[in-house]
Amino acid sequence: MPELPDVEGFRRVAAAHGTRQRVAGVSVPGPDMLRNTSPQGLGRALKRRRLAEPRRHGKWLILPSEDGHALLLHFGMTGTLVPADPDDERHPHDRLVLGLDNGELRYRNMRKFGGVWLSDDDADAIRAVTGDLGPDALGLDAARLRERLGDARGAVKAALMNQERIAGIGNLLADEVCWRAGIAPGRRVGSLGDEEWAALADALQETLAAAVPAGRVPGDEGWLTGVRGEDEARCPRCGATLRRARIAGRSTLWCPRDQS
DNA sequence: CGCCCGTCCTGTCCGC
DNA sequence: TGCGGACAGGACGGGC
Repeated sequence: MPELPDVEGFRRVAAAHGTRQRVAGVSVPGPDMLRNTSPQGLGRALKRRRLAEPRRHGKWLILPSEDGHALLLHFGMTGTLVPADPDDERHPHDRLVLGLDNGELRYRNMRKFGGVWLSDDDADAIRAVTGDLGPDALGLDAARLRERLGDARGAVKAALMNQERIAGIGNLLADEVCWRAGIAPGRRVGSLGDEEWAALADALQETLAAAVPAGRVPGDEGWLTGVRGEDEARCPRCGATLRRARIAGRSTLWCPRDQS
């Protein structure tokens, strides 16, 4: 689930329920999700502190505290951040629960990919956890997109998903963007012409603009995502039978008629 | 450098 | 009904 739009949704949840709230308690039903600290260490760092404005970089959610710590959350494939009332029954996959003055924020993650890191809230310390990330994909203009991806040797899809090039694009979005741009996901980056670069940049921003308010990649009508689960999926635009293959190591769906 | 693979985990679905 | 295997929206490290 969690690609840029999803994590942006989690950021909004954290902003609405957490900003300026004091951390009253930290409960860690899934301590193995804490990658560089312990439940005790987390409690010491956060308890009685107020949370500051949350930020997002690519698929990372940054929850700073006002005293200069930051909780870094990565959601892997199955993570979410849910607001809850302390009386709400815990979900079996709740791994970290921040008890705030006005409710709880619960980090939930079925498969235990991703995790929770504690960091100082400064760029170097955060980068030490996240690794080098490219500029966030949201709002990236055409020139900058080409600058970031242009020297890649592999497939367009692989470049879009490489978090060091641009941050935030995962498997579903990569397919969606290629589909909207009319570019086959396996095309070599070096073979793209000027018009294709423009189409790719437009498709990227259009797709994000629609997905970000939804807080997810919508599986609606008119979206490639909407037919992804179907056996003999057809192109929502032209009706051709879609092709499936593994590209860049991931399951990939595209339209052989609309994309070349 | 890019690509493929296995690995980290858990749950679901499909075929036998 | 039970079971094995494949697969799932992420990312890393190793090997080629």
